[in-house]
Amino acid sequence: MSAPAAPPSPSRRGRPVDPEARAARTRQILDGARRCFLRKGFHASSTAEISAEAGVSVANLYQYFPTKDDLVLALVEDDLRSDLELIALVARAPTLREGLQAASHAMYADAGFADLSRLRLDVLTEASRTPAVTAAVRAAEEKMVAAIAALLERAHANGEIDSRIAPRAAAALILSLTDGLGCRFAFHAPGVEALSDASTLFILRALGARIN
Amino acid sequence: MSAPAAPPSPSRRGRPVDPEARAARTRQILDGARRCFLRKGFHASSTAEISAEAGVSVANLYQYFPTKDDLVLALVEDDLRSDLELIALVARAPTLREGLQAASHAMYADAGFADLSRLRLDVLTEASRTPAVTAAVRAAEEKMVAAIAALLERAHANGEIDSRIAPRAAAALILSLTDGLGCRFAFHAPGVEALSDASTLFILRALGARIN
Amino acid sequence: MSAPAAPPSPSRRGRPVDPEARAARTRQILDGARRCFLRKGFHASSTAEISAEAGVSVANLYQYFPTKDDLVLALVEDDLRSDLELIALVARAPTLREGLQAASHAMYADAGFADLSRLRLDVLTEASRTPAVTAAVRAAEEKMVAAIAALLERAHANGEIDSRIAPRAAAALILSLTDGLGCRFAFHAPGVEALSDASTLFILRALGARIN
Amino acid sequence: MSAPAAPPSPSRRGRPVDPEARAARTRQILDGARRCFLRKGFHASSTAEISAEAGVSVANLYQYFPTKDDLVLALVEDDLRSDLELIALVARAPTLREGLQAASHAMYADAGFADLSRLRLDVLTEASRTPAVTAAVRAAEEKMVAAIAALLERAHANGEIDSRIAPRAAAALILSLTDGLGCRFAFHAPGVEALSDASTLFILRALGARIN
DNA sequence: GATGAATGAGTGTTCATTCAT
DNA sequence: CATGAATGAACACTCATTCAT
Repeated sequence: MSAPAAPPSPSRRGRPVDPEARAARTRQILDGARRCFLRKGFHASSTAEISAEAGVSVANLYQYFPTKDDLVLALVEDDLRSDLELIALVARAPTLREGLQAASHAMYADAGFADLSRLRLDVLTEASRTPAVTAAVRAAEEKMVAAIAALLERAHANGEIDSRIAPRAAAALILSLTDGLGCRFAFHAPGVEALSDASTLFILRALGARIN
Repeated sequence: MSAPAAPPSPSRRGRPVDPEARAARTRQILDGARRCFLRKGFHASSTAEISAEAGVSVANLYQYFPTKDDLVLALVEDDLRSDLELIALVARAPTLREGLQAASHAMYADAGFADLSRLRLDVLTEASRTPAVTAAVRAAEEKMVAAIAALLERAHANGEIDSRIAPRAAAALILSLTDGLGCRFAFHAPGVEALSDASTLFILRALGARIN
Repeated sequence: MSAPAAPPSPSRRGRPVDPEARAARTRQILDGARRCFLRKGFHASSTAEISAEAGVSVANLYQYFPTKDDLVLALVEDDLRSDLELIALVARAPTLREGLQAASHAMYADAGFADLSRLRLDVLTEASRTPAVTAAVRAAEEKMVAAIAALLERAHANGEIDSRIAPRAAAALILSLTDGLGCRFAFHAPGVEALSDASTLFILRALGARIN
Repeated sequence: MSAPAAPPSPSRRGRPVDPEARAARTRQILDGARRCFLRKGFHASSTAEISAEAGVSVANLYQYFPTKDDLVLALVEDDLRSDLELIALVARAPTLREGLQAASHAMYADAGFADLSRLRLDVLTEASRTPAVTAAVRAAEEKMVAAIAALLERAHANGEIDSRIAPRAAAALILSLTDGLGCRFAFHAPGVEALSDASTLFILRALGARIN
């Protein structure tokens, strides 16, 4: 049987997809969205403003993110990535204490930390009502908790801390403290800048680390 | 300074204002607003829904609160009042430890705590962009910090805690931790219920209390 | 017991409703909508155009008609009213034949009949997919059928027609013929004007009326 | 004149066009469009949905039909073809009466007749505003009228009917009745199923056929 | 004081269509 | 030819707020 000349695979017809261009556009849009959300917040940023800021047409934005909420979802994953990097920074330090201090400085010394906190507030608020965002934030939280808990277990094995609190609980509490501090940065609570060092100490003492 | 628009000076002619009736209406509207915000959040609650929930006409609402944001302002002051009562509860306990545990149970055992946290998130988000709300939240924060710091100083005088952290800083950190936990309640972080007890312990150890 | 002075009935507080003004506005909007739909059709008429044509703001339109479809619903009822008047005209004629001829002339001689038919087509198309409109059109149809069937029964009693077709079926068929003719007016079928007289004859013969 | 854009003249250089492949694609797209229009109507069917249903890219669709309206045009001609076949069926019957009854059963017994009528309504509505569609529908109407008129003339010659109505007028009225019945199927008029038989009788009596 | 009526300025999202590969 | 990418122009509907009674 002579096989009829098959077309060169039907999925190869037409214009091929360029994954790099797609990724670049995605990033471009996401950066625009982030700038808008930082500046005006989630609800105050219209899709028109976002796409203008990103240098894209509104309709094009919708081809990459079918919903305004999907922008938030993507930002959550973005931020998770950089947050995990911060934890990796802590892990690379010789002691937990030094690691925490380094991370603390990296975070709170950042001039844009108040902005980031505002964005985090927007995300959390959205997460508190929109199921899709809830799920994304929960998943991110889970990974953060796991990463920090691993750190604490290592420190415990090293005899660095004497935590009678379970590692995962401690991790969640550290994250809580960080978020709470972020809230205070977000509304410029009086004297909030002084808290960054105090918070590291607070955490270490709570973990039973030897301080002096 | 913030909430209900002051009625015209009573020395004027015309129908004399009835301050009690005015206060009652204010309460009525505020309660409706709170229910709406709890249920749907700040941005998703229209003034129409709020006034319907309160059993008032929209125009009437505007005679008591000239702006939607003014509702938030008033709620902030409401909540400050009940939060200060919670601190008074701690103060009445024989030891700081027992006080904190009582407060913790009072807060987290409340079935509606997740809702309250969502509302708090809404308020903080609004505070992060709207100057008037920023001011109100900052003022409330100031009072909360002062009240808790006083508690800590007393506990220190009693030898109950050995805090090397300044009382005001410690107070701010305790509040931060509470807000951060609220965030986790708001998006139903996995295992968040287990954190309520752990958080009290966390705080006490950070303060250098003897846990036994 | 001295009854406390009751307020003058709570429903009487505030600005009283003016039913006439409301009815006038409703008419004003409906007329604007009709003109728009006649000119451009239902889907091509935006709510902005409709309200502009009616001399009302868009938001105001939505206070009277909560949905664009509700405009259609109201138009259906409007048209039902005038259609029933046309049937009443037939009923007032001495014989069915004269009545039908009068009605036929009144309809088809109207210069705007093609426009009306276009509108009718829009309504029917909408009725074919939108449940609310379906229901309205069906209800109107039911009333039209009943009215015409009554006419036919009277004519039968008078010995004017010898219909072996049940009155309601005959009524529905007459309406069908009318709608079908309307379609042809709508797209200006070649020679459609000549059909108006022929259709009356067609109907009368189908009903078994003595013609010559 | 209407449907698929003519391929570039075959005498040109470059890849030679394959008329069969082109015709197949045209069919494929048209079938998808028909299914979409049947299911959701003309305005509610986006070109994206249509091309997805047809299994083609949107851009490809536009290479065969330069406008969404052109799809309607092509469908009109498709339907004309099958309608003429139905008339041929009538012509093959020994008597007009039997032919009409056969056709009537073929039409109304079809379970999808309501859907077809909805589609017809869409087409007529579009024809009432879009010149190109107007022309197509008028041309189709002309052919239908001619075909039916021929039938009636033959029946008249056979002494089967005694129509004092001109054949073309009678033909147009028969088509009108059919369209009007279709409208009623489209919105599921109460009791519409019973009308199919009654309509044949109605027509025959109007044409002066002896019913016995 | 309290209400019904009114509105300008948006809101997120969709669509028919074109262009580049 | 066939496809993916891009877009301008709309669209139905909403909202916080003001005005008149």
